[in-house]
Amino acid sequence: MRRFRIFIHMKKKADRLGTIKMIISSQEIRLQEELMQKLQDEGFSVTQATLSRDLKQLKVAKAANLEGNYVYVLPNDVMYRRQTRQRVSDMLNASGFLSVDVAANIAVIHTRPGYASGMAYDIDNKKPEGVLGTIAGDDTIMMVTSNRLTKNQVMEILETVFPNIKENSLDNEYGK
Amino acid sequence: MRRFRIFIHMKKKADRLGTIKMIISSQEIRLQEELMQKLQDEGFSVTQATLSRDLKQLKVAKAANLEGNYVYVLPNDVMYRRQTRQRVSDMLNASGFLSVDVAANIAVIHTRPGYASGMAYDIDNKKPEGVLGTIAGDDTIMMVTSNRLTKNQVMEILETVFPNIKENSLDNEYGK
DNA sequence: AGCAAAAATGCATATTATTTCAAAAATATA
DNA sequence: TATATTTTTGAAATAATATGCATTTTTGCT
Repeated sequence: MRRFRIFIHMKKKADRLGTIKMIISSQEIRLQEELMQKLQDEGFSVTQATLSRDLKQLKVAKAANLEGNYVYVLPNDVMYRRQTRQRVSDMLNASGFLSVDVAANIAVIHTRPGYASGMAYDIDNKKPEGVLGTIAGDDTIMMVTSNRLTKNQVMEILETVFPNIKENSLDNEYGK
Repeated sequence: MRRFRIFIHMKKKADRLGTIKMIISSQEIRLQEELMQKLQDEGFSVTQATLSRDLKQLKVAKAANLEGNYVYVLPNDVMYRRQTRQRVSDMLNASGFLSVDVAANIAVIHTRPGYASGMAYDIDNKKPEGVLGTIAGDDTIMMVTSNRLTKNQVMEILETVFPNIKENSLDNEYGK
């Protein structure tokens, strides 16, 4: 299942999640009840239980601000020490790469569920030549390149980020 | 003359805090009760209430790890990037825009974390001439246009949606 | 559309975290 | 050293967050 979302106007869960992101990135939210109120103002009516689940899904963290109060922060604000400390060889195993497909200057990379954002993060960090940017869902990464590339050229790029990606790949042909 | 003190059972608070740091940076601690156990093993005997205070003093955050479980992380792992407090309605105008790059008929717009979906929503709502659609991740928007455009042309379009985007942009060159 | 399967949600409640309050310990001061 | 002041702490109460379960809503098919 693709988890990307095109933002046409709908008051559904994805909109609520997006609004939550906006709210907690612009305001200091300390309690789920507080967030519930803010969402109410934006037209979303849900209970605290749902927000607990939403925040978990968004992997929102709770961190101390400068005043020492705990507020919710988006996961991009958080770097995981254990992750960065991992050895390269561990990272390779952590690679959830499944396949890649290319159309024009967009590569669609399928990963095991949950791996996409982490891998996209790695790609963005490495900033390989010719990669303009990535968007990650849960199990899919879309990577835009400055030129049209072949699948093999894309694999070359991925290889610079994930050195043994081909070996680790479950499917030798890495694509369909 | 000072009284003798007994160090066998009681270590100082600073030692305990240091030990807490070591523990949570080397292990995935999910509960204060769990931390209490680990500290017990290290010779520190305190209640969970005290740990709540210790963690607050250390500004330890609780963030989701790769498996989606919440664990305690040291504050060094957290970057604070909270901006001035704004209302959500204001945010629509205030831009999290960082940069834009163009390849063929796709513009890749980088935003501050969490801003992408909101901004993409604004773009879709405005429906600027020549914009076929957008897809947003957390900090990146991909915008498909009907024709190949230059970076400046894309900025013109964005300007219609976010009137002061250039002023708000951190980098005058908005791109690489 | 109509049905089956999956996902999302609310309610009630369990679990986890914070705070209050009184006491004990540490520190400062004369 | 004796006393005052501040800090730390545990126990219990309170607050905040997470979860089990039943129900509703959405999704995927035909």
